[in-house]
Amino acid sequence: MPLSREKIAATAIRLADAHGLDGLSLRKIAKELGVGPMRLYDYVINKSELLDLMVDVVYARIAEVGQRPGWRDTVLAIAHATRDAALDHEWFSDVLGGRPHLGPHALAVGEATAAALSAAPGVRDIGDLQRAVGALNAFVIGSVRREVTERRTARSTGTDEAAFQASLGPYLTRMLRTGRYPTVARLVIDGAHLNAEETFNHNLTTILDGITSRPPT
Amino acid sequence: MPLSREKIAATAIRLADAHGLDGLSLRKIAKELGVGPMRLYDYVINKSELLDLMVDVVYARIAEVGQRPGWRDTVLAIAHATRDAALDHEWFSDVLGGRPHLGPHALAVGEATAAALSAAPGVRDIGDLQRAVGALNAFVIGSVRREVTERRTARSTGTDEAAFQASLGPYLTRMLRTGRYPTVARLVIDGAHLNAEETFNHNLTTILDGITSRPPT
DNA sequence: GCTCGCTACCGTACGGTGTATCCACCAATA
DNA sequence: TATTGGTGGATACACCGTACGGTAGCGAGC
Repeated sequence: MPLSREKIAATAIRLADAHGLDGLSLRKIAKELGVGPMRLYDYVINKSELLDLMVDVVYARIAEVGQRPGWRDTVLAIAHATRDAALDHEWFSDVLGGRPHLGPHALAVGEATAAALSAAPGVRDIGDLQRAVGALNAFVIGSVRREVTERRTARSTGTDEAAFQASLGPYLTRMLRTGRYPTVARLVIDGAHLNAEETFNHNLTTILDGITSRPPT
Repeated sequence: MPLSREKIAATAIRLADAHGLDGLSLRKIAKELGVGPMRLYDYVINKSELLDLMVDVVYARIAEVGQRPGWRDTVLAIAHATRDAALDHEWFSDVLGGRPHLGPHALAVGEATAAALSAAPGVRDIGDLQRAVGALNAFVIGSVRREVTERRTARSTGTDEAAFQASLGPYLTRMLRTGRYPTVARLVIDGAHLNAEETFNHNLTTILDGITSRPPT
């Protein structure tokens, strides 16, 4: 079974899922494939291109959600698929928005969202569309990044109260007890029991409403 | 003049501004300071902590905008200050949302935005506040990241049409000419002459409107 | 049938990274 | 003066991405 770009990308994704993007190296990928490190360069220009490959594989999964009847359902489906993909492949959130996504499947996803948004009320010309796409993408990128980061710190510190107090506690509780950050303290103490997906969906709805309900200029 | 955390962070920021986060290494920082690499470890636990230090220095600048009369002006000022900071220190956008920002100045910025938003109409309980902060931060993070990325690719390919066609052109124009991405093609060809700050401000307004105009549940 | 060139593969090597460890010096104290 | 403690530096290790040179197999031309 010969090597191929697809095979390399697949095992790279597996390794990145397991050990993060920092723990990913061409040498480990090659070893996993039972091959010398330099062998990979016959299929890939450099590590950056390999990353682009991995990213586009994930976009392929996102693109699978396809078209829905209404523009709003389409946008919601794509946004949720992006979130799901990032939760499955946390490294994906590390590169979200950090490099141009120009792979064929990434373009397909972009096309689907742009086409859907162009059918939304309140989007009248290209300028409107450009802004709407920008706002939506920005929100999705930021949300997903934030959620993945929270999940990582929760995992590294331990979810339960005790471990949290033990690791971040000494510093954070001391900080919050200074009284200089009362609102943040309230958020940290009283909050945190919100369902992440619901929050995502709620804010997504808010933004879509904001886009569609803009008054005619 | 002895070494100090502040001094180290300052030259690290200078180097990162000039050569990006990838081009930043402890050895280069040390050399810039006329010191052996290991000296830095007397002031900093590891590179990660140094990064946190750098990030909080930037947050200090953002926090300087301080309080404004109205909640909306405050939020707008902080968002724009964040954007300005990220445009001055592009590496800042690379870590935005990618790690918990717990430095004192970062907490101050978080406190200021949360306090402002808690005074916004439509924000009634902690859940509302949590969602509002999340939506706003997500948008700012995503927007800034996107803008910095665009600026980088524009710089690396060259802004003018010719250089663009020469570098990304061969691939991208071929892709767009397949006809599979008509909406994206329209965006790429007809768009792109929007003012970035105006777009940021416009979308920011849209989101704040969306937050404040939510119907009572 | 023999040789030649080409391709697919591989190992080694270089310059760089973050960081642990040990070592030399030098100032202050007993 | 002898000792000690701390400060700054050099060296070393494991790992990284990747440039380069070499080798084995194989099909094509004489």
